Amino acid sequence: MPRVRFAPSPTGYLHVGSARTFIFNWLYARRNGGTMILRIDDTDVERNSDQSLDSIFEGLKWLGLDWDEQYRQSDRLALHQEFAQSILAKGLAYRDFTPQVAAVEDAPHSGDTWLCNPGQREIPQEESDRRAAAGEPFVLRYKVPRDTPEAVKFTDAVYGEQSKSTADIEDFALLRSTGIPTYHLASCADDVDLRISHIVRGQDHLTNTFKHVLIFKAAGYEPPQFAHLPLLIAPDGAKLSKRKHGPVVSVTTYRDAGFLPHAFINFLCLLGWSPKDDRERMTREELTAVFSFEGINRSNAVINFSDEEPFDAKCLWLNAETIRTMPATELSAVLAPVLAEAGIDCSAERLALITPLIQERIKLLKDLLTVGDFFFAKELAPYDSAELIPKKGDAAMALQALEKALEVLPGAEFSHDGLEAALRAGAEQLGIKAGQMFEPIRVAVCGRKTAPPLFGTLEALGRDVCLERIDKAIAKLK
RNA sequence: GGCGCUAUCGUCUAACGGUUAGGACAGAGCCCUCUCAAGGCUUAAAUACGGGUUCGAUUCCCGUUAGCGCUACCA
Repeated sequence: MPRVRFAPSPTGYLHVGSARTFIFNWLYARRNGGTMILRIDDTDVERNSDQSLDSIFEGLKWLGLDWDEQYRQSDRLALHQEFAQSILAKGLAYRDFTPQVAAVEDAPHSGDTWLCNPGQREIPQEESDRRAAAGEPFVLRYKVPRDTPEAVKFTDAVYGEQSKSTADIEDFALLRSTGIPTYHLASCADDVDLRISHIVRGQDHLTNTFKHVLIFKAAGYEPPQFAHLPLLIAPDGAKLSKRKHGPVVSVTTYRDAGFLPHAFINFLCLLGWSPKDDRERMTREELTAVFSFEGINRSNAVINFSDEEPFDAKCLWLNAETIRTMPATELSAVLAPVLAEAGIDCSAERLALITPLIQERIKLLKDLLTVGDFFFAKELAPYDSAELIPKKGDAAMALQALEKALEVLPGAEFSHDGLEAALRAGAEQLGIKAGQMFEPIRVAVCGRKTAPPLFGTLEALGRDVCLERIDKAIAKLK
C-alpha cells in the first residue's frame, strides 16, 4: 500500500502550489488505497509562525480533503539526530568547525562551485571528537565521495531517469551548529521512519533529490519512489510569491472570494496534469479514478491573473460551471452564509426564490451581493431616470408602461406565469411591444437595465416592494 | 558561473514518427431572447530557432536561444 505525505513548512500561508501538491498526493493515495500523511516540516525555528500553521489547516479544511496520519517534525528531533549520528558513525559525514558566515544577499553565483570548506574533511577523528566534546560549534556535513566522481541516480515518475555527478554536489549540511537538523536530513529521516513509499513534491526539489538519495543510502535504506511536479508560476514567468504577486498565491484568498472548494481543486488539477481525453470538469470521484503520474507533464504552468482580473479565467469558469450545475437548494445553502456575513437578513424561503434567478449569472458566490443587490437593498441606489425609457420609446411611453403596471399588478397572481400573463396583456392593451413594457418596470424595480428575468424577480421582490418602487419611478419621470 | 529541468494557439493542454496539429478558457461574429446571463453555431489563434536521423518529424538526437530550479547552518 502506498504511503504518501504532504510536508509543508509553516513559514507562510498555504500556497496554491502547495495545495496542488497536497491534492496530487491525496489523489494518488485515494486512487491506490494508500495512506495520506500530513507532516509539518517545522525545522526552521526562526521562520516558523503559528499564523502560517493556522493558515495551512484553514486552507486544507476548506478544500475538504482529509489525511490519515499527522506528524510534526519538531516532535521528532531525537529521531533525526540519531539518524545523523548513524551516518557519522559510518564515516559518511564529518564535523565542519568553520564559523558561520552571514549569508551574502544576492551573492553573485559566479566562479567555481563551492563544494566544501577547506581542511574540514581531513580533521582526524580524535581531534574532531575532542573539539566537539569541548563544546566547539560545528555543522555536520555529508561527506560526498570525492576521489572518483560517480553518478547519483534515481528514476522520477514524471521526469524519468535522473543522474548527477558527485563532482557537482557540495558537502551539504545535515545538522546545524544548533544541533537542529536541516530540511534534507529531517525529511529523509522521517520519510524512512514513516515508511513513505512515494515522495510527490514540487520540481524545485528535483536537484535536491540527489542529496536525498545519498542520505537514504548512507543510512542504509533504499530511496522511495519520486514524482516531481512542474511548478506553478505567475504570468511574468516568476515563481508565485506573496511579496511579488500578492494574495492570489494564498488558498484562503480563493475561499474568501467565493470559490467553491471543488471548483478550485478541479482547476488546480488541470495545471500540470491532464486526463488525456479532453475532459475538464471532473468530480472528485472522477479525478480519483483517473489520476496517475503518467498524466503529469514536465513544464511549468502559468496561473493567469492581472491587476484588473485577479483570478485565472479558467478557474472562474470552472467555478461558474459548478455553480450553474449544482442543485438550487445546495446553492442556496452555500449562499446563505455569504449573505449572513454581509449582514443581510434574508429568509430561507426568499433565498430559495432568488437562487435560481442568479444561479447562471454569478461566477463567484460573492457575486450574489452585486448581481442581486436590489433584492436586499431597502432603498434602490439612485439611478438616472433616462434609464427608464425603453428602446425606441420616450418618457411618455415609460410612464404609460409603469402606470399600466401599477394598475395591473395589485390584482395579478404574483407568480412567474401570472405576472407574465398580466404584463403581456398590459403591453397589448397599450399597443406597445412586450419588451418596451418590461424595460421600464425592470429598471424601476432593479435600478438598472441588466438584471435577472423580470417575472421571477418581481415574484421574489414581492408585491409591496414592486409597487413602491414603481411608484417612485413614476415620480422620477414626472 | 556550475549543475539540473523545460520549450505546441494569449493561457491550460491533446497528438507516445504519418492528423486539414484536436479540445477547453479567454477574444470576435451570428442565432435564441423581456435586458443580462446561459445555451447553440461559426471564426481567428501554436509546434522557439538551426542542424541532423528518417521515405516522413510537434514527436528521436545535437547545438543555439529563452525560461525556471538548485547552488544556505531556508524549505
